[in-house]
Amino acid sequence: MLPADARIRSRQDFGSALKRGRRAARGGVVVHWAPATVQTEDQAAPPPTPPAADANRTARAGFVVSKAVGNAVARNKVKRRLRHAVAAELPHWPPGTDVVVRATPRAAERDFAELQRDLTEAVQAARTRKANRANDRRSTP
RNA sequence: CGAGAUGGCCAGGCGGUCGCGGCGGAUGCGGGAGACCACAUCCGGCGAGGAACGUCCGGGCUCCACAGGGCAGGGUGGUUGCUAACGGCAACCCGGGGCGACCCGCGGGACAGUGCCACAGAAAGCAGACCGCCGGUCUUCGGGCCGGUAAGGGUGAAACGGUGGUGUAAGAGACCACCAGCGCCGUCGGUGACGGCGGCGGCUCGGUAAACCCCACCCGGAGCAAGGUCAAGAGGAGCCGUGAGGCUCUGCGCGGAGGUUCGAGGGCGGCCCGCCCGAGCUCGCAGGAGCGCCUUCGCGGGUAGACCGCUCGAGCGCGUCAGCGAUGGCGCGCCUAGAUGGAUGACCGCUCAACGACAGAACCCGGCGUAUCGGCCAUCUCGUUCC
RNA sequence: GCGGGUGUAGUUCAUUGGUAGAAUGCGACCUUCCCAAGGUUGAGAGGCGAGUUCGAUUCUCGUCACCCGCU
Repeated sequence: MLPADARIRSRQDFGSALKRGRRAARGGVVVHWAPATVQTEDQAAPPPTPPAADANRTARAGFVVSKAVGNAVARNKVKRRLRHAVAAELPHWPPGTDVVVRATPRAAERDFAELQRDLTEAVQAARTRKANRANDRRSTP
């Protein structure tokens, strides 16, 4: 499972990750991939997050499972399976990354193997999209 | 064997690996004078339900309010018990259903008053009479008029007791017998609801209170985001703005009592009576008043860290005694989640006829209601067959 | 955690306990060379389950769904 340090816990972190993150959907999940706020190229605007050392923190994940997924038992089950799947992926993510995983109503019907495949594919898609966007931004100006 | 009735129990089991949340222990490093704290690793043990659900009732706990009485509002509704309490439960009574075991019932009052009863029907509540029936009278022989009557017809959910007889012009509780129902009296049984028996009376006055209402009994408000401690900040009760009002508590400073009459005004958290407070004023003089820094309420906005509350309790299991029972007494044993983006997931082996329904704690209990795959146990009823 | 409200034609809403209506939409017909507009006409509903009552959309209880507010 996920240790406490690797979880997104505050409302602000959820909001910023959902806002900044690149989005990709597969099967029963939607992934928001928010890379570490390191001021690299184009000044990145005054970031809402404090200047605290963001990069040397471990990657974190948060989960959003709405009432549309099902009753409390179904929601808990989906959330626990997603946590387990993320725990396997987390070590491969760069430090400082925030990832929010949303579950769609279809997630309740998928077994663990399907859910795990959905997650890895969605994460892959979100990361590559991030790279493309970065390339576009670099070329256009 | 088949069909049922009632009560109770289980909620797949055993084991392994990697993780997660508390708790306990050990070791290491760091901080500290120390108690100890933080982090890491390892070990041990614990980790959702019978409904954790809905939030329909009742309590505990916490804060606020509170002399007392009445009104309003809400709730309950056979009796006797059980219980911390209840709208719950038990036994019993009454009414209804079932061959039966058994089940169902918001089950006080309709002579305290008011309202309503569509359509149909003559008539829907207090009497009255459409078609009839009978008598008298008139007649153009179709019937009209006057009187008596309510047995019969038809309408309706409901029509002023039912059946048979006596009686009469026709009829009628007018009278008689039996039956149903109402009221009163006596007596017996029962704590009681009520029931049994006997007698008398008028012969008989619909339904609806889950219509208003009457009667009896019960009910202060909010909820663990209650409430408290610590840190920061402007004196504090968390912060800011704005409007209206006010002087409660603590600390400090200024400062210096208390009592009585009248009393603008205010409070008693829906209202009233009533009670209480009360600037000022008067008398008066040694009792910490009063005032200020502030504070209360409404509206709007922003902020919210840590800890306590937080799980040992009307607790659970077994035995025994009292009781028809709900339940209670006593004895012995047991400790059983406490999170705060919120802990149970993944993989594998064996096993069961069945891969296994409904469903996830958030302060805690007692009920009720609802959802639910399948299985087990006990007692009882009816039917069939055999002995 | 606490509290409030609403379920009626496909849609938006009415309706003292006594045959459930309106607007709009839909179908057919008339009108027009055709369409629109207009006219005539038709179909179509009480969330679900019990109870009270002679009779329930209405009253009571339970249940389900949806919406809203406070903290």
